[in-house]
Amino acid sequence: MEKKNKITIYDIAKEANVSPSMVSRVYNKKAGVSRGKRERIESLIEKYNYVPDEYAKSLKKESTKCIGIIVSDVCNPFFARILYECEQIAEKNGYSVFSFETHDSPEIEMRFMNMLSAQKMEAIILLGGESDWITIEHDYSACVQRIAKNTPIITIGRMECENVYNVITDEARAMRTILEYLIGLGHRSFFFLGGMSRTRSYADKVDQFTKTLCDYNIPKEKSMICMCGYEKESGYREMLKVLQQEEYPTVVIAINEIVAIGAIRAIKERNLNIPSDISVVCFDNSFISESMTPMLTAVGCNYEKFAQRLIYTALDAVNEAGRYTAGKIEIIESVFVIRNSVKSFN
Amino acid sequence: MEKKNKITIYDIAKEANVSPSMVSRVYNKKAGVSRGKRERIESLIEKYNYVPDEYAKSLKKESTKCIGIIVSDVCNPFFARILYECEQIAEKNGYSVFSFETHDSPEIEMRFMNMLSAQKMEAIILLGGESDWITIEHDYSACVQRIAKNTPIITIGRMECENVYNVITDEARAMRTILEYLIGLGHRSFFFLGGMSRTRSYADKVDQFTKTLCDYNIPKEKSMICMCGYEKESGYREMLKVLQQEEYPTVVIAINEIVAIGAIRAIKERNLNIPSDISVVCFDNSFISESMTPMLTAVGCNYEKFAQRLIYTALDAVNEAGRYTAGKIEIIESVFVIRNSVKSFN
DNA sequence: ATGAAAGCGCTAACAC
DNA sequence: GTGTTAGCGCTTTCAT
Repeated sequence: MEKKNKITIYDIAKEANVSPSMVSRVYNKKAGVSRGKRERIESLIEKYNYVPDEYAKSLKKESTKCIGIIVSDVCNPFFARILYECEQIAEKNGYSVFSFETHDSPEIEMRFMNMLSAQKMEAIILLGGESDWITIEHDYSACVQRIAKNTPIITIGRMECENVYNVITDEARAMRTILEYLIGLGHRSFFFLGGMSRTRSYADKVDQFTKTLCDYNIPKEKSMICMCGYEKESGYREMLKVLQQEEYPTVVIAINEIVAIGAIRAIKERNLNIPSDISVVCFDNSFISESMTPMLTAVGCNYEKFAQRLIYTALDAVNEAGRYTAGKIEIIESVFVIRNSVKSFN
Repeated sequence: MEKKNKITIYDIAKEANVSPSMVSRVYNKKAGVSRGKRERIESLIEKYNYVPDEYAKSLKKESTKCIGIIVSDVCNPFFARILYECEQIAEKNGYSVFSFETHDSPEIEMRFMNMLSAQKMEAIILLGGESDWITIEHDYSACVQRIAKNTPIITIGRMECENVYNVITDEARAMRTILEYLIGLGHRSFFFLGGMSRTRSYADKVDQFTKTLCDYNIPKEKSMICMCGYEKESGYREMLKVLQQEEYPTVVIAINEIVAIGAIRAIKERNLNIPSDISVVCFDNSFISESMTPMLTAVGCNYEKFAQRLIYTALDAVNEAGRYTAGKIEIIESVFVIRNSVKSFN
């Protein structure tokens, strides 16, 4: 490929012996061009593969019909699935989705936010990342605030800020649902595995974990919490440790499917059976939960609905024409799917 | 949010009583601005959240340092992982990755390709989609050809075209490796499950499947091929059908992990044991393979290496300065991981 | 039917 | 130090 000498509208015009506006008219299929010239210009466009520069065009245009989604990790089925659904819905509404991955780096996240704003994305959706932290650093919060002045931001965390919308899952409710189910089956000791103290989604779960135990008068001493992140390696390691103890909880509640995978591996390695020896439940409920042996009882969000709220909130923020309704903070209820990984003591 | 009246460099200049170039200098931290004005302008920039329009900027700039990746489905761990690795490597080389999902629609794929080209992406990487088909439709091929005139395209399929580079996995070799391993363990009947006849990756596998059987003088009659796509539902359904027969192969070779999940479900539902009753191996080898029970013996690509070749090929095509070496077609060898899902008859 | 010209927002070369 | 100007590629009046 030789030097980048992209063909412009002028090149075409010159060779066709017409003015640039003629070429523009032909390219954009506008009326009012004589047959002869139209054909001449068309063949030149063909010949040189002329494609108008989007940047030059956008300098004039107001709306880009594009939404940017910044996601921390696409390898996590939870995020992959949400992204997938968002794209479907955006597509249906005539919008294109640009997506970007940050690998959990707030710096990269901020860089992308700036870039997307400057690229005139009509809205930015933040999936994971620092916006879901409990205490958000000043730099980050300032960045969001600044960008939100021009571009609405939708997060699945909880940030209070002008033009920032929160669409969140009800983690507390989900945790309570799980626990009440387990308690109903006779469980009295629980192992909550995984998570990171800095995230909102973890904090909500832990709070509800202790609260529910308290509400049901279940002694806390027999239960355990191990905040070990979201990786299968740490899930495996920590589960192994617990299983080495003389006595351990009757059920492990994994913060996501990845951690559950690690825990299950540890359990099987110790030749323990699920659920007869120990039960397993987890959050997120993507295709992973029903692929494991045994299939995992899990709570997860309704992905279609979640994505729908995300996109509609974005579109609503863009054209406040009101075709969609959006509140500043919206809570999506979760779904609870009972499968075969929990033992009943009744 | 009121009407979009994005702040421009002129607005700032006017209010600060200076010329636009002054504002530009301040924003871009260039030297040669008096202390007083610099501060005045800075505070105005702050006040109005002025961010220069990327489009206007790019009208001048030559290189965007951006690569576009078009992927058919991020929910497939295979693609998710490649995307993930590509982003890491691009990042390290100072490039940003824009990614787009097509949900297997060639139309959307073409639309994105056009868009990315007009957006001055320096290269476009095609992950899955029509570029991996055996017979490519005219429209699509014309589109690729046209765009490749301006922007190098890297695909994981096989397309012969000026400025289109192929980085592919050696499916035939992978299939042969699997079969030779199985044959060595005494297997003589095989069930190749999943795939789509239109894709190159499927055709290569099937060809080698029959060829290897032939080379080892294994009667074809006892083996089976079922081309049922890439979904777990179809894997489940077809596996179930086969298990209802009086006699069936001793091992199933699933085209990917998703199909394997379906097949395994069917096997377990029939109360058959893996690997004592029937063995399972699969292609792709992401975290799924080692999460199943038993852990799956699998062939897959070396993701890091694959992504690296993809990105380096792209960068090489961009700046033929030669920092990276790229051939027109590059084959990445696969890795074979033996786990616990295959029975030995020896 | 066609062309000239202005302007989108920004940067950089050039004057002062 | 600071302002003026031209130009990036395109579209869109507005004349002709």
